[in-house]
Amino acid sequence: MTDYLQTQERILELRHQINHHNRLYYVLDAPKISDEEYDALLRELQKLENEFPSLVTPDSPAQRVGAEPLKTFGIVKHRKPLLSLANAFCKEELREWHKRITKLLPGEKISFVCEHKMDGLAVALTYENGVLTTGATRGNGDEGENITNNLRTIRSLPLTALGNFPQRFEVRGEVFLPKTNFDKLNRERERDGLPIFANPRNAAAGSVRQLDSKVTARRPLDIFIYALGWAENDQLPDSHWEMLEQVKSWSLKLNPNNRLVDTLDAVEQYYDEWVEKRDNLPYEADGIVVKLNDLSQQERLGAASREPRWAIAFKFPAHQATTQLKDIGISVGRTGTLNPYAILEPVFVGGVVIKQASLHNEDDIRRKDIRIGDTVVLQRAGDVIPQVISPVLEKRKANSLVFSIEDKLRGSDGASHCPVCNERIVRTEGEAMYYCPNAACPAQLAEKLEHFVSKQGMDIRGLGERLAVVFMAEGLVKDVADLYDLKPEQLALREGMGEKSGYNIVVAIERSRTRPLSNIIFALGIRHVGGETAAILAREFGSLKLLSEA
DNA sequence: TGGGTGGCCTATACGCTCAA
DNA sequence: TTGAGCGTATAGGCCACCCA
Repeated sequence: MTDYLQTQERILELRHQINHHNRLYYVLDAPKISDEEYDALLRELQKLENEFPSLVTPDSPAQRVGAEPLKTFGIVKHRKPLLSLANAFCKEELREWHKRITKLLPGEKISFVCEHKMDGLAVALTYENGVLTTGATRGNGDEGENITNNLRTIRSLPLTALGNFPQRFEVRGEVFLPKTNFDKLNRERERDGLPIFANPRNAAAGSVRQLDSKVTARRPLDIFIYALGWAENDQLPDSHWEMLEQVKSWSLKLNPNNRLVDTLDAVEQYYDEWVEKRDNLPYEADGIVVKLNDLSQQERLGAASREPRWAIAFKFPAHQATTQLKDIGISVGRTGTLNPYAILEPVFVGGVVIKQASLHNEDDIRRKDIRIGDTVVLQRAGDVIPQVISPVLEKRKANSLVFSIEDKLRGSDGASHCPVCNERIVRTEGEAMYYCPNAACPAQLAEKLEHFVSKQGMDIRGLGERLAVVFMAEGLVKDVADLYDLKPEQLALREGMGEKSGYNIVVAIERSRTRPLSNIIFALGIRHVGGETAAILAREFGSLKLLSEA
């Protein structure tokens, strides 16, 4: 028993020391012992906990990587939704936002908290009686995935809060991979013959979605807390800034570059300062976040849709590159809209290789005077969506081609036709988009069906290995076969089936988000679609005929 | 009544992990 | 090896509503 009590005492002491040095190293960036000394403390604790499993507690620093790999992530319902933020892309838009909120708070004094908009992964962390109990992804804002085991491996995230904390509270933060850690990780992966990560954000996102937290533990992630989600049994402070100070006093890590300011000019100054220095930051940031400091003012302004009125993200200018516009393709959307997209000479922008980009509509192409063959300026809007900004006129070649949807789709009869079903396209006066009016157009059907299935929340696995639903349209056999380069025997098989069952064509569609067109295939046999699924589809797709069995 | 605004929907891109 | 699922995000269009 004496042994047991002595061990218990030693374990408590070791945990205290390790937590203290963790905080010095990972949060305050001021280590006081060497890595070897730290490892020795941790090894001793692990050894004692192995010998005395009854003394193990979930908040022990030795248990950061103790969990068994999961089969799947559980769902966590957020007690308060995690909202997204409205964006400003220029100072004018920031001033508009300022004008709106001052109008809603007439005569009131306002101040702002400026923070960096981290390029990482938003998470919500719940502490009960000071112990980290749940960590979840943002998900759809209402519910996210339970990634507690993975978040526990982040060294700068305390498993136990310090100081005078509420009985239960939730903080929100951004998990990210610091640039130097990202480079080091990629060097190691290269050395080990593993594929390297494209950019820190995706590497961080992938890391926290590991089923085995031991893998996550090898990814040197970091976290900044940026808000208190909610708290129980406690008096909340009056301002966001004080709230951050409070969270900091519980030993949670904040971004040291946060700043409290009193005027819009000071907000703009903060922005200008960090636009200048963004490349020198130890982490990726894609802008700043400006929040109204007073919590009662925040409360009164509330939220519009999924965005609080009291905060805005002011984005840094996107990273740009130039490349060749090889061609303009046209895709057909669910509602029949014909959407032009740029086919580009692959180019590396902001951490990824861009090959295509949406061009939205013909008017937009005209407005920007973008021509096939041009050298174009490309950026990733919000550092995500590829976007063609403008042509580089000095580099325009004499043979560059002005694009027109009608010309592109013009057939031998002089009229313009849908690239998928060959129906004549239409454009309503005053509207930006051209349409394929054929409700039975295979491309529309594919999109429509996918949309329907996802909206219904149907279990598409029940329909076969993939989304594979059999339905029929008329008079499209040849066009569809030509379009998808089908072999004659495959076509014959389908025609045969169609004739036999009284329909002209039998199509099974397999959808893939990564390779949509190349994977729209025609089934060699009819898939079974039965029971309620068949009934729902028959009802929703009444204009089509559904074959429910082979 | 017309312009402005907000909300919602649709459409787009790509990376990573996991499972089959 | 492939595709699903999840993650990140913005632009454009349309419609309803509000206010001058």
